[in-house]
Amino acid sequence: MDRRLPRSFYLRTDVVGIARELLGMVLVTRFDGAHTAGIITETEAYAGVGDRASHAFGGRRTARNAMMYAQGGTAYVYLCYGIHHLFNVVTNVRDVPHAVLVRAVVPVTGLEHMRKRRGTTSTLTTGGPGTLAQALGIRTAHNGMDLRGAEMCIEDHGLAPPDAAIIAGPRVGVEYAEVDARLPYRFRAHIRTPA
DNA sequence: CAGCAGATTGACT
DNA sequence: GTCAATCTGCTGC
Repeated sequence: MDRRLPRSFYLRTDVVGIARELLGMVLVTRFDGAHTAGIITETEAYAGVGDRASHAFGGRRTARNAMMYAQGGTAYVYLCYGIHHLFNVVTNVRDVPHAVLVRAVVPVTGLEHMRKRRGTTSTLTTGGPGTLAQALGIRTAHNGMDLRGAEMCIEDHGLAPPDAAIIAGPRVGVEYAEVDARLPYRFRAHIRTPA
């Protein structure tokens, strides 16, 4: 059966609620013949033109962030510090630049592919926004990809954590965003690795 | 056009 | 705890 989240999930206006609901969802990529997937355990919401922490604050629109203005269900991938690829889920309708940054996943499928992509280290780390993108093979070439497609999608496997297991807190690395930096737009959940 | 800081990570002191 | 790696966009000369 098709577990992919429907377009309607991404088109909603409540980006903070979507960030919370993405916890427990399964991020799947099928790049270069490698099927890899991980359970989303940490997200951050970026709430459009009024959010000082967002690349789209004040309606800013550049070659890099253009995909934030695409319709919900589109991937927004950009390079941070010139090194790390960060993966975001675009939400809301076209021209409303809402997005959710996926900050951490628990690997469930294709661990050997992930290890290979991450290099020679023995332990497989996917607990940061840059490392999870690398493990899943996500690169800037995937910017603008449709999350309803075959190569990349988010599925509902019924793993949503109970409310009590979700921790909301301030976002990371956005101190410059002043009052917006303190908004509880970051969500974390401890999810057991399936046996 | 030079300089700087940023939604980061991992190696090293 | 500190620092380098190195791309993008903004500021200021």
